[in-house]
Amino acid sequence: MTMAENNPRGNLMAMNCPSREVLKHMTSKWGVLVLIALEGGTHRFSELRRAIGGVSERMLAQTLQWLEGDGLVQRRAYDVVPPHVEYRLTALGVEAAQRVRSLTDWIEANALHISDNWSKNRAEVSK
Amino acid sequence: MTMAENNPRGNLMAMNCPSREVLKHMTSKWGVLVLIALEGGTHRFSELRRAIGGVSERMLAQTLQWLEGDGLVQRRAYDVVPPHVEYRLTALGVEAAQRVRSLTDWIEANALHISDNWSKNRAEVSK
DNA sequence: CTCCATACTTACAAAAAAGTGCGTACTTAT
DNA sequence: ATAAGTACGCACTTTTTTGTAAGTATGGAG
Repeated sequence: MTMAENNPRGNLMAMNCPSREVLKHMTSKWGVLVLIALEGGTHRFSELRRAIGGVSERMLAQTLQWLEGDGLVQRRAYDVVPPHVEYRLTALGVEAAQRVRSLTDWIEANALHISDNWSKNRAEVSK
Repeated sequence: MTMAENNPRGNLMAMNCPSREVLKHMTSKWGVLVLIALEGGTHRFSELRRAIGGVSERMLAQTLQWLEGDGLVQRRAYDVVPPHVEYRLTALGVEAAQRVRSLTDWIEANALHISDNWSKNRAEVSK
């Protein structure tokens, strides 16, 4: 019996596990940042774009569609011109965002420890 | 003042933030699974390879090097032949792995809710 | 004597992700 | 009259990530 088969925590370790797809959306470069931005409340598309440094319109749109497809984000469009669209977290999305933020908060809190290691390891490599 | 600038949670929202690099390693396709696997204890390279369905040797090696470089994983090599190398989490790595696992546990627990949305959204698109 | 296992590395190829620039339809500000 | 803002879609290119296959040194099994 392999480790993956008797792993009590489920099937993530198995290739072709559908959970890996959701994981991909939530942990994608922009997915993480969208989720934590929306934790601060409803945002319009271009507000998100300005809030998240470096996203292109294309990537932001795609990420929002992924998260909407997973039921983590709700899109509400008003039929006016110029267009007006609002994005907010669903109940599911709030839970997801909390987990993601616990990760990012930890990273930011430990950034100094980690970059210590960067210098140390670079030194080892160079000698 | 932009939203990114007065964001009290730090600089992740700014492009070129070094924390984004760590985030990338931890949330990379294989980084997540390596951290979780190593939560179960020390593993040899090929044990990890068998435990994590679908990793190639190349990707596993690279992922382990990233995590080692960030100080989350410790590598210990015995100078014998055939080679014998063990990987384990550092104290920092244990903390990181806990956050990652809270994310994956949530995903697996909510996989059904999420795939409900998949069917719903597909239906909307097709009509 | 050949094959397998170990823990990788390297070169190359394929696939996926990301970025770029343009178009849209209409309003408001200049 | 022209430019800017809005929320994207589309076509195209570049970049990044991932996979594949092979090579390495050595001992033990068949």
